[in-house]
Amino acid sequence: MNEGKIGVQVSARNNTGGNRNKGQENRRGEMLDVAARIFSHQGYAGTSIRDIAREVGVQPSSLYYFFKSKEDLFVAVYEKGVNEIVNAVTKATTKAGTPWARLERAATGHLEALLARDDYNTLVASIVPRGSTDFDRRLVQNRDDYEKLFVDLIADLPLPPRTDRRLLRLTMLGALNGVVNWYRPGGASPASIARKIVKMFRLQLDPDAGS
Amino acid sequence: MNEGKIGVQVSARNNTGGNRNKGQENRRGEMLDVAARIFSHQGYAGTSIRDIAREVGVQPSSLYYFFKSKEDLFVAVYEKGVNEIVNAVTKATTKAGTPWARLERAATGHLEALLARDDYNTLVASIVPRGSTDFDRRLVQNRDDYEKLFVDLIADLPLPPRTDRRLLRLTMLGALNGVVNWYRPGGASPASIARKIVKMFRLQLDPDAGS
Amino acid sequence: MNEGKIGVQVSARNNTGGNRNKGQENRRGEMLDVAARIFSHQGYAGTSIRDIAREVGVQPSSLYYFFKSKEDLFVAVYEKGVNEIVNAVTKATTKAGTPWARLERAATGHLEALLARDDYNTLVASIVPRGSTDFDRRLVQNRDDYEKLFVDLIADLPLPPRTDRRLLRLTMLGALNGVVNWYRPGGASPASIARKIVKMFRLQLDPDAGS
Amino acid sequence: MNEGKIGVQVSARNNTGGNRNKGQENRRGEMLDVAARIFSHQGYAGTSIRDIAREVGVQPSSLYYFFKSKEDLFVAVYEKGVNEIVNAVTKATTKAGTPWARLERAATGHLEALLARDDYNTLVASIVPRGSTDFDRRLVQNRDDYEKLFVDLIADLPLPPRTDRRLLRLTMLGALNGVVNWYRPGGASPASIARKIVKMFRLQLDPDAGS
DNA sequence: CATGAATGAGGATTCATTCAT
DNA sequence: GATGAATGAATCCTCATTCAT
Repeated sequence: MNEGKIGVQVSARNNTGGNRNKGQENRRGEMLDVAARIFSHQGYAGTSIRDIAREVGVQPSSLYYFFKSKEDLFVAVYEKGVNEIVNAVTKATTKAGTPWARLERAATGHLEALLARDDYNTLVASIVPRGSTDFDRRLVQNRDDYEKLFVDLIADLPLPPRTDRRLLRLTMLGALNGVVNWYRPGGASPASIARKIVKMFRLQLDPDAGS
Repeated sequence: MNEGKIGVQVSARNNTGGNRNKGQENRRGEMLDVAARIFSHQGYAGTSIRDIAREVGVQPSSLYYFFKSKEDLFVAVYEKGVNEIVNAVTKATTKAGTPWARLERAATGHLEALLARDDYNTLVASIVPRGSTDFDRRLVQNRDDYEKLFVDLIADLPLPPRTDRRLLRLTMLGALNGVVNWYRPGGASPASIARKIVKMFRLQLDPDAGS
Repeated sequence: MNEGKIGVQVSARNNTGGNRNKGQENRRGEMLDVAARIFSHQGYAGTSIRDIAREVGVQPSSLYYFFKSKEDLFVAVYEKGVNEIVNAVTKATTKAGTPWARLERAATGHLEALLARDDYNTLVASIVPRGSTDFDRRLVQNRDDYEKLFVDLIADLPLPPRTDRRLLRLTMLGALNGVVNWYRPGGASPASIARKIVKMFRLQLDPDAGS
Repeated sequence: MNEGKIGVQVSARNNTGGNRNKGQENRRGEMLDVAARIFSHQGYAGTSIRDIAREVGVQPSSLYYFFKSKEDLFVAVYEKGVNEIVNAVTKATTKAGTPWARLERAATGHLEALLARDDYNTLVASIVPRGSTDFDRRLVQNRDDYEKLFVDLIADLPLPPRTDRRLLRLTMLGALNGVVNWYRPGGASPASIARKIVKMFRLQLDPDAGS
């Protein structure tokens, strides 16, 4: 895309020590918000720096004060999106309960985040990096970190021996992620959909469930 | 700059119904093939007409002899991709067998098509139109026609009363479609994955399963 | 515009001796008609060979059988348009009558031709070549031939000595040509407008008029 | 490829009202000037953005910083041209004098503006929008505003009852505008031509004329 | 912090034209 | 006579980016 200048712009938000002037923080946050919205609707290539600048109410050149490039801006948005889902799921998970209950809460958190009409989540849900460019690798890294959460949750599940836990995880996440393709507000709530989906996978593997 | 001129001259236009444009049978087919490959890798906005023309070995303007616009070209590729999957699933489905067996074969056909490393299928798998533009509507139409196949298959299933068949269909298709995000050749075959996934749902829902 | 290949394609209509096959003549005539219409509406540069071909119902390449280039096609249309007006004015003029009556009839013929909603005339009326390219010179030649008709008509007019007959001619033609810019069907007829305009120039130069 | 960069920096945007962009006062003005010249010679469709950019000494893309589109650029030039003529005529008109004298001065102003070899005026003189596109409507609006000036001037004229003042106006403006088609520098001055033309109408219509 | 002005490459598309069939 | 297929240049315009201010 350009000649490989990635990784310099250390996330400005980590500058917690120094110059935290509100105006600056707000502008950057605003830019991220707008970028999340537009990227999630139009995709990366379909979104122009001008689109974003126009919506923020600033000149395109101004974006370059905060982000070294369009790619960097996108990665920042993606990171934030992944973080939000991680937080939602982590929070839902830490509380006590049976492994199945915790998984159900995690699934609920995951789906609620995905469907929250929050642009960050929508972005993460709709853009699945599969390419082999440097760009894609940056995104995959983020996403992989997240999906590990479910590895642990499913590891705790009481399942018949020789159950393919990996396939269970991937299938369930696939089903959950797929919901964004058909979900329409007004019908069943995200939480109820998530619970039903988990239940589809539950009974057969755990003969004691429902008794 | 281009080697030779015109070789074959079978009216390319009469080919829109079928799905066999292997290689150099004609220019239009070649263009579709190349477009499928590049679109599926780089997405719609990320692919330029120049990219495609370069790979076909013609001038960008030549593409416009066969396709009115980039959008039309994309839709043609998408349609062909959907048709291929429809064929695969229909074929797997028409044969006799119990409803669950037929669904299993359909799922296998679906997943095999998706993972065939056939660019048309990859394209359909990776691009889920969700927008509200005319463009998206053209694609959704195609896809919807396809998903109806599964409505029928699932309608035939012997299920406990009050089972949410719609949610079952959506969840299962979500899980199947999600496989493209993690499938790596060399592990379990698409057919075995599909069968395992269907079995997860079956054991859970079908009182006779496992007997 | 291109590297000076003008003058080869001798007007096919002058081929009155040889191959007058109707189909050919009709196609050529049809092409001229359509070209006249479109050129007169959209101008030379604003009209494409494809526009014309589409309307004729033939492929762009077919036009090149009859006309060596777009420029040649345009010149052919322009020539025909000038000829039509020449004919109209000549016919109106040859009949007997006083010089003023003949001028009035000529003006009427001129204006009627201009407003006839005949595309050839409209073209001539709306495109006034003023440039210095070879192209423009070809057109000017045609037009000049025509305007000479009025030189003679005005030479015959009984006018006070030292009247600037050239200015009279140019002013009157300017006024007549200007009518196309404001004429709307349904109001005064072209003939009545032409008569009124001539009358505006008549009385003052010829003190005996109206008496 | 371009000599130097930016020289002056007077906000070009605030200049839309006035009409004095002589040469290099600012880039926007320069662009208008060049566009006026080329548009007036080659017409709208016959002029490319590249033509203009090349002459200004900038990249085509730079034009888009100042003008949203080719059409907008053209309209801006056209507006400026109309404004210049309006100013010329208004100035010639406001001074006292008999109605005929004022009309004569207005005609002189009009013709002088038209023939000033000023590209803006030439453009207005040579391009008469007659179509029904939005584009044409934008231009007609401008031009109509101008021609209303003459409605008032002619309304003040002492004329025989039942004189068709509208036809008089249209005929006179047609004659004046037609002058650009035959005027050649070196002969009679624009002012003298204008006076003679008005006199033609006056002697004919004004009982007191010549006295 | 932010911008005004610019760039050069590249975007999709249309152009007039050619030529073998 | 007519066309299907192609071309290469040109069309308008948008792109991400830069940089002095």
